[in-house]
Amino acid sequence: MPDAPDFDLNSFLPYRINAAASRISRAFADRYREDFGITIPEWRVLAHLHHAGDVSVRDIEARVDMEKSKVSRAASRLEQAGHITKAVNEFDRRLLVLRLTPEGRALVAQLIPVAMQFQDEMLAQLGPLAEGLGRALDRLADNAEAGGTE
Amino acid sequence: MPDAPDFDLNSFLPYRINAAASRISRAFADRYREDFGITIPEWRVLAHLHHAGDVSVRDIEARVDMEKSKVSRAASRLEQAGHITKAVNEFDRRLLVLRLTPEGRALVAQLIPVAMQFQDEMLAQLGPLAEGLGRALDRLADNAEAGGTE
DNA sequence: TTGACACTATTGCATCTGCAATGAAATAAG
DNA sequence: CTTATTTCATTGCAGATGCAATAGTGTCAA
Repeated sequence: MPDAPDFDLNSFLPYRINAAASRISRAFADRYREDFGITIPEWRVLAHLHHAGDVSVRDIEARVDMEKSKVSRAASRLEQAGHITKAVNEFDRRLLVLRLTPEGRALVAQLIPVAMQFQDEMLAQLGPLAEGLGRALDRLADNAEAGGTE
Repeated sequence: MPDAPDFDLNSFLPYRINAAASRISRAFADRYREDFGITIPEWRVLAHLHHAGDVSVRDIEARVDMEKSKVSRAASRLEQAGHITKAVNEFDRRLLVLRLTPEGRALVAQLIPVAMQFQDEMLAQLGPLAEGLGRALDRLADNAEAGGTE
């Protein structure tokens, strides 16, 4: 029986991307949890509402790489905490309208500088390598839209 | 009250890395689940055993970016399936010796070409951008060793 | 108008996850 | 030798996750 070739996980690209991503997520989640008591799914919903205005669960699912059940649960927690409101869309009553409350807007105003700071730290670590990373991520995302979820 | 600056998740580096990583993981996990019935944690344990020989749970935890409980549970499933054996280390009976069975070795011999194929597809999508991605991931990993988990 | 079909959001359920607590063994200190 | 302290692996538990099923709504055609 022929032996399998040698194989080192640490030079395997899918593994390396995942290891990097999960470390980064953990660090980012820690910061938001300790300082603001919110999770990453909640942060994504807040950030998208801030950026895109009132939207439905379906919109967020499509734009922010989250399962609709994850969006739904994050939205419920945010509503419970008073950061957003949920209302039925007048023109299509299947749809929900998620909207930031004044408290939610104030929270986002605090969250964004922290996020930018976090990103700046990453960029500092990366130095000139950041551009190459960005272009590679663009390419990977391009491909996702095309045949990925088909 | 001053308005928060605009902010687009889709140009936020931590988000972009995570979105890419989770899409890749999902695709990779699907392939292994459908064709071999194993999960990513199990694959990582198998790959590390193939690469490093007999090791303990603790070794895998340290080298393969997994919580020890995750390693422990993956190892139990692999033992149950007959892919590895668990034995007590003669020289330090707190330690376990995880070892591939012949069936496990045969499985790894099938898994590795699939992994390489998967990686090749990624590299083909990336083209010349792959090198920059690799160097950026190296840098991010470097930093992790230093102060990350401290 | 009615009925078949498609779409949206929520929820039930089984599974996975990380953390903390536990038990077992080795090491160090007295 | 005995008693703390540390290390290793497993397990209990609470919370998160993805998928499938459900309920409510809209659309389209007969």
